[in-house]
Order: sequence, then C-alpha cells, then structure tokens
Amino acid sequence: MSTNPTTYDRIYDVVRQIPLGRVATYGQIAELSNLAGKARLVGYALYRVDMQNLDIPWQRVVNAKGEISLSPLRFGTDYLQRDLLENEGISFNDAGKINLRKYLWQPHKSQPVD
DNA sequence: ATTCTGACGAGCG
DNA sequence: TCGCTCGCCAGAA
Repeated sequence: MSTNPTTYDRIYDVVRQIPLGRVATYGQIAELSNLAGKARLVGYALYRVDMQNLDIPWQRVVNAKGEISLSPLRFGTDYLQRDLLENEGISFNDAGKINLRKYLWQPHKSQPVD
C-alpha cells in the first residue's frame, strides 16, 4: 500500500524543480503547489527539511524581497544558505539581497542567464 | 481531539 | 523606504 502525498510532499516536489543557479520565492512555490496565498505554509514545510539533505534544494527558496529568510532557532543557517547559493553562481549585493530580476526562476519560459 | 509551532507576504500609515 | 499588523494552516506530540 502506498501513502498519498501530503501537502508538504507536494511543496517539496515543486522545490525540487527549481533549476540550478535560480531561486524562487515562498509565494511562488505556494502558487505552483496550488496553495496560492499560503506562502507561510511553504516556509513551515521547508523548516522541516534537513539542511544536509540537498535532494530538496531548499537553499533556492528566498523571500519576496530577495533575501534569505532566517530562523532564529537555526543559528548559522543564513551563512550556509548563502554559501550554497553563491556556489551555484548566485550573487548578493551589499545589502545581502539577490537580484530577483536576474535569478528568479521562471517556469514555462526559457531560462536566459542574463 | 487539542495545543503548540513556525524559512511569508500584502497592505497600510 | 520601513516597520507593523494580520491572515494563513499542516504536522508533531
């Protein structure tokens, strides 16, 4: 017997589709998971992901401002996420923000690097 | 069944 | 531009 996918499983499936070198916002993942307007759920779901498990590229999900959303309870996570993204070729400005116009994942469209 | 816990984002002053 | 409020809800114990 197989268990039906949970809501979080669906969220993880979408996150897995984010291409290398691109990022998506929590709200965007919510919409693609048929959870429009429920961005927080995506955050809740990603909070559960084991940071060492890169099978789910959790590091590619950032907030709508292009910043890494931090969890006070995960000291050091900010550094880890930024490090992983920079290794994928994503750059941060002086304010610690990502240029979404350049790096935001655009499903259905081609993915021009610039 | 109930309580508690969290990686968001739009709107508004 | 910035900070604050408020709506949102699945999963673990």
